[in-house]
Amino acid sequence: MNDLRPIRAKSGTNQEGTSAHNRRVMIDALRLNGQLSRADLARATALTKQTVSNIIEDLERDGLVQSLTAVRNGRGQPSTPYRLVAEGAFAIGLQIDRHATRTIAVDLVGTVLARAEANLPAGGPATGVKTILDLIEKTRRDLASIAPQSEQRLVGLGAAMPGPFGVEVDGDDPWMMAAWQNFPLLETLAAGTGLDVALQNDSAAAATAERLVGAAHGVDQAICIYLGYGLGAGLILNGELYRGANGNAGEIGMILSRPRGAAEHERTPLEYRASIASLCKLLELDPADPELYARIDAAVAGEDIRLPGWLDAAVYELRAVVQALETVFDPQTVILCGGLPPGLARLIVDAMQPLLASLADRRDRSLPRLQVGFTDPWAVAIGAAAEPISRTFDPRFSAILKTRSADAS
Amino acid sequence: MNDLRPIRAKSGTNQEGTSAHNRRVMIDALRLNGQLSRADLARATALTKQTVSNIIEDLERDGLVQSLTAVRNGRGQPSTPYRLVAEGAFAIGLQIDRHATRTIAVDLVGTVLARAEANLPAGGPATGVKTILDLIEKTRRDLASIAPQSEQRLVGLGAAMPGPFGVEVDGDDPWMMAAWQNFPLLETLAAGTGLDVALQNDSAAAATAERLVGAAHGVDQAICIYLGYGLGAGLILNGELYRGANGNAGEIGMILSRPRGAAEHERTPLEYRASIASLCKLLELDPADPELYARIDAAVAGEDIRLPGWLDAAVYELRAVVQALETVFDPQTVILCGGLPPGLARLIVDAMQPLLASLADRRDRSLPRLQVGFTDPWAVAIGAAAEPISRTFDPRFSAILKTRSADAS
DNA sequence: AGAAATAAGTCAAGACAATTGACTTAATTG
DNA sequence: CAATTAAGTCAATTGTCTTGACTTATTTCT
Repeated sequence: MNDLRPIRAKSGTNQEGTSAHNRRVMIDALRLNGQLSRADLARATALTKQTVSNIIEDLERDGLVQSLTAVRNGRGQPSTPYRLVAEGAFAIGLQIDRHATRTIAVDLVGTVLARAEANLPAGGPATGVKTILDLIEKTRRDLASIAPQSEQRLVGLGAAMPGPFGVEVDGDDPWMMAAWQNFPLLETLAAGTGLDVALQNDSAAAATAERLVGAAHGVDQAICIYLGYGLGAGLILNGELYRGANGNAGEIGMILSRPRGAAEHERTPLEYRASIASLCKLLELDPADPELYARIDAAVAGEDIRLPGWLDAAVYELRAVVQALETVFDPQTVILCGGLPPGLARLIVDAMQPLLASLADRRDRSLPRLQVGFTDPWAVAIGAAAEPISRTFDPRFSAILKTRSADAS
Repeated sequence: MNDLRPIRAKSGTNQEGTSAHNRRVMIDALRLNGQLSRADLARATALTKQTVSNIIEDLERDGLVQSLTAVRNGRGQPSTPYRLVAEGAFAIGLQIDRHATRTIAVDLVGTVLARAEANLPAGGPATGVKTILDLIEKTRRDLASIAPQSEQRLVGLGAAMPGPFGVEVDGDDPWMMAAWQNFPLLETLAAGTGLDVALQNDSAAAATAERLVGAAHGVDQAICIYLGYGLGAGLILNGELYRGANGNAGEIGMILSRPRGAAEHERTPLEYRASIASLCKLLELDPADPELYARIDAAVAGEDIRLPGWLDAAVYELRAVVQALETVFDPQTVILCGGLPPGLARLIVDAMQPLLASLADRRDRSLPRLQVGFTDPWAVAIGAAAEPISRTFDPRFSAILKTRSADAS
């Protein structure tokens, strides 16, 4: 009847959705607990032993899990534990950064098996796409030489680049990557690789990595602050990465705040003070310099008297950011990760102590309020590669729902 | 095997979960679109016509939907539209505030059918529980006199009170309600009413109301800023209210910020400047005064020269809050709602214009960046009542999953 | 040493819910 | 008035989980 206005509704589900969810739940449980018997799984997932047996049998046939030797554990028949097979699935991750691009191959448990890096010419997508596709191709070949079955088991390509997405760029804002953001990257990559592709921003990718193999492993409510060239946050809410209405959730570097000493109505983005970009600007370093980390480390070691001033300003903002994010999200923990030298990360976290008082000061805490996560130039690329694994194997609402298609009958 | 460490896993699902979800999806679709035929529903939910027919038949038998007269719409057999039956379900809402308590009865479509209010004696739960249970009892009787079948169709009791929850309270902080927060309210209410009870904080309740029948109806990503005695935010993310790890998500009034003119390291909670409590303090009004709204209105009308100063300070904070929340969440819209006179709400929203620049300045917007929602002393109570309706009938991940229970065999 | 208890896991039948494809009904179009 | 289109039903089928009885393997008790 209503052909005029579109009908708004959520999608229904069916037995396939049920089965898909239960498979994902098993994989998730094995990932979290290392190894579990069928009986363990039945108890943990509230499914019956029989259902678990059937699903495990399927997963074993599909090469995603394998049995270990039976263990005696008190009375009753010994149980046979199962664990994930690392070689059960692979994914490729791509990071497009301002000056470089990186690719990574990971397996089902998140182990990095291959990596490659190239400079990205300044010409934007027109020249960059070839570089990128070549790099992906090389990584796939490297992966295949280690794991011959990898091509059949590739579940997708995850791409990560600085956000925000879908925002009109005024002029040549050095903080954005205008040309790439207006380029149909997903379609190009999908066509060029034949893989399922998804796109995240840097901080989301970093959070995805933390969730799969890092400090947020098994933590369903976590905020990952990503301090790199820019500043962002990856929001893990109810065990899933939150994207927002336009995929721009977590772009905290663009929060306007009043710098210390500034006039009342002067507000500038946070990342003008708290980011590696701001540090480079102050220390007159070239962000594209391959020796950047070494130079920053040298500054941290006391060779640059301008560093304490930057640190002080950045920490001033970050302390407020952590308190605000804790207050807004009520997470189990906040993780500081990013593309910066580990020494600097440690320095920042130490300088942030004591944290500002917040609701997170609870007696029943099991995780620290603030911890250091991955600080590695490859963290974003790893997260990019983790995304297809997560998309394919993690339990999530959207995986249960039917995909919309015309009703044939 | 692993009896020592607990096994962490998500819950599985089965056909019951499938069916429950599909029923919820139908109800949600009817709520959003007013009326739909079975064929419409099949298209919108990606289910088959037959499945939809079966479920609609069930829902009709359960008294949750009803058919309307068939309408001809072009070629083909006329379709029979269905809509929700308002009397299909009822819920009771309870608001416990600092000085008063309110109860509300709503039906399936969110219409308020009964309301009651009482002063809350200062003695805390010891004396207050009786007042509350009496008020609920009265509301149930009033409801039953309007809708005789209501008792059989009550789906639950929603309670709302100021947060935060589970935080140690130092001394008699006037911003908290220590005695109530340490009281086993849920258990007491469940025992005293025989209903399923859930607890939210004020701002979550306000957001629940906006979602069911207000400005966030059908909006899956929305932030509701609740400006009342305190300041909070209700976070609607992916169509569900986000609670955080301890139910304290959205307590933005407790974000520490530097007041204008304050020293660099002086940080105080936002709600010291942006809340009705702060207004009352400044204007020397008694928050418990039944004439409070009239007095505030008088001040708004120009009778108090101190108001512009408060407004200026509050707006200064709120503009930053809106920009920050937009940047963090990337929502479709921000809604300002709360327990304050509509005139003041309008004044605040007007004074907030122009909003600070943010990612939300997109050309493809369909909703305003900031809108005014419910401004009504009863808004929280309505939201409290909306919660059991939402819990029972809205599609959500948790509704699909099996509830954990010992495997019998 | 042998019986009882306990727990893991399998087997086969059954229940449940969505799907499929053919069919009926009732309107518009030409 | 025949052809077309769309809503909705019927009856059989399929896929997935559940149920309850059973088998197997180990520890504990007498």
